[in-house]
Amino acid sequence: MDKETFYISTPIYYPSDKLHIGHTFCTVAADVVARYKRMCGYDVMFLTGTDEHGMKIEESAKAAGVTPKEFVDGIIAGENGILDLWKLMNISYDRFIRTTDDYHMESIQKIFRTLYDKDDIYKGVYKGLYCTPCESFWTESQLVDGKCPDCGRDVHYAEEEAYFFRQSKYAEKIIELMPEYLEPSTRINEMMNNFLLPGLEDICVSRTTFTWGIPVDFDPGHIVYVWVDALSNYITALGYGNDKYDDFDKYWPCDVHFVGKEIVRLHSILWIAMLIALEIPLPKKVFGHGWLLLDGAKMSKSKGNIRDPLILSELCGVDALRYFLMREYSFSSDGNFTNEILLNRINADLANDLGNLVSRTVAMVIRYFDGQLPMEQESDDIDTELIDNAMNLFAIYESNMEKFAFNTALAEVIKLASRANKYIDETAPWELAKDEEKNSRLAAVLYNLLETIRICTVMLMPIMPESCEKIFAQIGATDMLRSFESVTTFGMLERNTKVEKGDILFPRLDVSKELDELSGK
RNA sequence: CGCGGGGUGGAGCAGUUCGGUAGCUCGUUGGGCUCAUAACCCAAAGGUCGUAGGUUCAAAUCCUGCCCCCGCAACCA
Repeated sequence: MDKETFYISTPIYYPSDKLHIGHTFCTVAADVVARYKRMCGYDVMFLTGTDEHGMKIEESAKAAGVTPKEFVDGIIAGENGILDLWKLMNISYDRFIRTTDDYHMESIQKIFRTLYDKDDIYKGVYKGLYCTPCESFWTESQLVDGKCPDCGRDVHYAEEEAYFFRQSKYAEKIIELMPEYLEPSTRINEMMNNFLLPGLEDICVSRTTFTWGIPVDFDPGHIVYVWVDALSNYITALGYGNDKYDDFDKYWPCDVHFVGKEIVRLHSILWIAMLIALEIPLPKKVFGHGWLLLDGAKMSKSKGNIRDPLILSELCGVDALRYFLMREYSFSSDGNFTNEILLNRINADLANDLGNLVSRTVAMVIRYFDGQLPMEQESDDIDTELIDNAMNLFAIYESNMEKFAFNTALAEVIKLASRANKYIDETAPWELAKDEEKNSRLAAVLYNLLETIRICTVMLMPIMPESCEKIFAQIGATDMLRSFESVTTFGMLERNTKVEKGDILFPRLDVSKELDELSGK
């Protein structure tokens, strides 16, 4: 029998510049879910990619003196580009789509034509305030002192022929269905009150002021609106409307689209309306996550207040950075990013709690038993609480992971590591070691610690794949003992397991020193 | 009166649905231990829960007014 499928997507990112820690946040979260679901036994499709068309790219390319395609190629496949970044961050995507890929462009033209043939797209007139030098339409609220926000010159009323998508036709259906697919619920209120309930308007889905995009094949000069182009990636990447892939039936409908809160509107209204019009089932979930804020403000390239994941990973390591992003922030709401919070979190959870626990436990097994525990082990009532906590952890972890409450799931895992540290004080192995007759008791204590470490580590695998391998190697856990099935029973690790001393997993970071060094970057 | 979110010890948050002695993590201070990455364990200090009223035996929690912060209506995760 075929495995159940799970399809997850990130937004496709706009390659006008290098990506920052905010993009990394969303992509790592999707990767964590993908890895988690694979461990749960699902056949996972994890899609990410890039949204490469539009005026901004065209302008950036011009400024750089290259063609738009050359420009995006550099940002995506060039050195330290997007592909390199995801490789560095250990992103296990199954497919990477670029909206400049031939098969995607072919599909978009078909989709556009299908909607036109069904009269869901119609030709109309776009009216607005136009800035001639900038070739841009602006709304009244966008103007700065009544002038073009880009160049500061006068704007004038203008109209031009354009295609519109009959979004309004599907408003009722969307109002009815939105509570089923949109999370978190606060976003539903926002969408309802701002767009749906006041009356959804049709949306202009073609442009004529630039050429870097997908042409409307039956009307030269018109370019498909980038969001129609971009949103469709979620189905074209599975082969909808093209022959490049053929697993649309297998993976669609999507289990969850992870999107930033600023593009919830496009995903929860326009995209849904498009799918209804195309008679395609809707995604099961659209999850609008929060932002990483810098000094309380949104990171943006123009403000220059971005953080480079490359520099941060050099500082603390990729796994620690992944852990930090998932542990520190509630996925659904905004969170403040500072270097200090990063360093303190890694020190507290990974160096002091988890890393040190592994280090001291392995050291004791080596010191007291030459690295291999004896079979004779004597349990004690005092072990019960630790063992119960360890066996109950997975249920708590699982329920939080299913809700994308990564921070809570991880807090619980570290809590168990912390409980294990306390257990060491309660049992005082160094005292037991002084008395030969207490050897079997000592062995049981150390075994309980190793087994607790193993259980924690299995649950950390989606978040820190490489570090977890190192921990397994140190405590002598075989592949069989790295599954979720193996963590609900205590005592799976071989009683006479052999440990191996390893390098320090998460070196403690000197906060003030690192802050000084980072301040220059 | 555009819409949404938020204002809780030094920092970051939970608690507000269905009122009942204010909780967690980090930081700080004191103590303990020595297996360990100056780590670990224990304890303490520190908050009139934005503000002004109201309801109630009782309000962070319910009601009303006000103040402040952030975001959204643009191709920014």
